Amino acid sequence: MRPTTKDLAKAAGVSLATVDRVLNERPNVSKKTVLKVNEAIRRIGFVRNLAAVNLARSKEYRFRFLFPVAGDQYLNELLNQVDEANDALKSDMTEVQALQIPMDDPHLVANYLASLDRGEVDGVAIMAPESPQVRDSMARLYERGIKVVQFLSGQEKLENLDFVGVDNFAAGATAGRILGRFVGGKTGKIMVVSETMQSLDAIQRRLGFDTILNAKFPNLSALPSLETHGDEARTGRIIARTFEHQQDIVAIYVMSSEARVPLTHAAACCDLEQLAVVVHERTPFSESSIRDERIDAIIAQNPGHAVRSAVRIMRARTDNRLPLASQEKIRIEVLLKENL
Amino acid sequence: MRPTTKDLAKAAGVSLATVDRVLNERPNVSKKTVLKVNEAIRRIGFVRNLAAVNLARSKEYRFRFLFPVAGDQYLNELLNQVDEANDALKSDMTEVQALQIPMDDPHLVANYLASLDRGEVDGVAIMAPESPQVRDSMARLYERGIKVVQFLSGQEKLENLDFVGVDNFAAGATAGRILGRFVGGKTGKIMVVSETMQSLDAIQRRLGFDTILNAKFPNLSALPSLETHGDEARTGRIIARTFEHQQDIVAIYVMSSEARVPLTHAAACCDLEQLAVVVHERTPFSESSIRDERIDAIIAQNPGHAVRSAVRIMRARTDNRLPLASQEKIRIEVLLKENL
DNA sequence: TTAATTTTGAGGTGCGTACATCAATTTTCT
DNA sequence: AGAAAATTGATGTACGCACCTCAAAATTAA
Repeated sequence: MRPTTKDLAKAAGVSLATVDRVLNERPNVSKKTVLKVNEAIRRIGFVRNLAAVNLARSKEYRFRFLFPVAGDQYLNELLNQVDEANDALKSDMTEVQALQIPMDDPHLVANYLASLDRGEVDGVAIMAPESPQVRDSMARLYERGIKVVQFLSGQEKLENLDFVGVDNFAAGATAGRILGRFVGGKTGKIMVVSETMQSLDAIQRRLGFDTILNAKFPNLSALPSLETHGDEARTGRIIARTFEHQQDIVAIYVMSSEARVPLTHAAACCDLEQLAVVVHERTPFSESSIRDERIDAIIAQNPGHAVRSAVRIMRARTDNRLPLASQEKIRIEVLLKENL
Repeated sequence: MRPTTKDLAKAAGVSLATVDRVLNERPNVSKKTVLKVNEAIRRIGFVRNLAAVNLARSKEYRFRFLFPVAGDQYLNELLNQVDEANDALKSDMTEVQALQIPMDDPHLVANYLASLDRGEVDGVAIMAPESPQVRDSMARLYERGIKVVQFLSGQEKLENLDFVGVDNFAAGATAGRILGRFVGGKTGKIMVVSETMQSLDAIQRRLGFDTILNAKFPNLSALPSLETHGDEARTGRIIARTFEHQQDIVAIYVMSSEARVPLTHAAACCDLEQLAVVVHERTPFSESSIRDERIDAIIAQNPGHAVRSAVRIMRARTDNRLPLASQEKIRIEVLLKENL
């Protein structure tokens, strides 16, 4: 049988109370005794029974995911995944809720974060665009003892705060390599579309993309990023204008996570199947497009993995444990028609 | 507060004993009462506390992974991942052990499986090549109440048995598309290397590979598969001979999971950087090769994910729960230099 | 109606740990 | 040495549920 705390007490030659003090790092234990107990832990291979710990503590974990209001299919999928995680973890004393906040006003976000109480929430995963106010209130949240995870979207990395998501420089570089190789030696221009270039994410992706293009594909040149600002009419205009002025576009790279609107407009100006097209994130649109071969590759970060990883990290931090780094790295996925 | 069984008893208007009978599907409860309790469960949103259940049952899970003896770096990584899983799950009353058996003798495997006792093992994940004896003993294992997972390697799928791993047809097809696009319109031949073509896995990969090559890349023709049989000298011979007889090789596809030996020999015959090279599985060798750009892409199934998934499935089955299909699908990863 | 059977209730114990209290002992300081 | 402080032990309750026993009540069969 597996050793229990009683066995440990016997093995260490101390009482149960002392074992408890050592295991939970309570005060008033001499160093000598701590060593004695730790030695016994190693010797008999004692491992705490997590089920018993959680039961005795009768602890409940309450986590929140914060998302922007504006968004299309990818955001939707994230919301679904949070719901699924909530269902799956109910029996594990863990409640997960998604919340949407208008992120265009950083004060709203900051206010909301400031209003969070340790008594009602244990951890928050935040997907918010770059802003000093938000960054500050995240730091203060952390100081108040609420665990904070930067989710999929980078504030400039705050130290102490965990980050869940891909390296966007690498993601852009991956897109660049795929696009470069898929074009197949032809010479021409690449149309680059993004919702905005204000965000750190977008900047890093572009940087990664340009870096590999310059290094490896001198036959290709990427046009300046077209910014849609999430405005459909504007998107149509700038894309049409670009196609008019540039004759030799051989590829399209959609940097932001919602490719539906831009590509729908691009399809009106050209034959997508003749171009190499790479987009980010798997959505119903990008999925059906890759099946039709209007898109050639999707660079994705799996939203389900991301949500579950954020939850595991918040749980670990709440328990004062270290998250398992190896398991929590979110991979940059390359999706083709064949490996959907 | 979260409702407990007591609250549930009160809400259903029955005793704790009856609630227990219903929750654990014990006999001697009238249908009417079962309905009453289930209705109350829905009404008050009762969810069993898993920690308490596990504690009360004081259940330990004991799982085994069965691997072949022969193998190189990828097998090694699998063994590591099993060890890691064991460490991570110790506090969860779950023990995971890896075992290696000479798989060239199906009787040995069958005998070992037959010797397993329900009292000492709850579940087994098996990575074994195709053979009727093994398939039979897996089926019998299952009938004796031990949960069985087909791990990464296909017996022809046994129904009732869970499978963890990728769709090898799709994996081959993915390799084909990558290779086809990366070659970039050139005309020529593709060298295909496999350890054996006897296994179902290999056959399916080849099938997927050929299918897409025929459909999409008429400029390329794949040579017959070279079988290494894990014999280094033989590998060197057949690869050298192929390079002598074929002048226009433009790409190499290594179908099996250990690319080190074949590619080392191929490098002696040609300049790998001039060819498009795709291999399977991430190993120290394939990783360093992709960094050097001697390899262009790796088609991989993440061994850590696979191991954890198999464990989750065995746990769920042992508890008589259904595994969460969505989470347990192993993705076909495409790794480039940029998204390692 | 009576007997046999099924269903339900009441109550207890144990799982491994957390946490609190109080007394007893040891150590440290003056 | 004596007092104060720090350390340790003994003991009990609680967490939410599983599982067991025995008796009481309800239902069914004869």
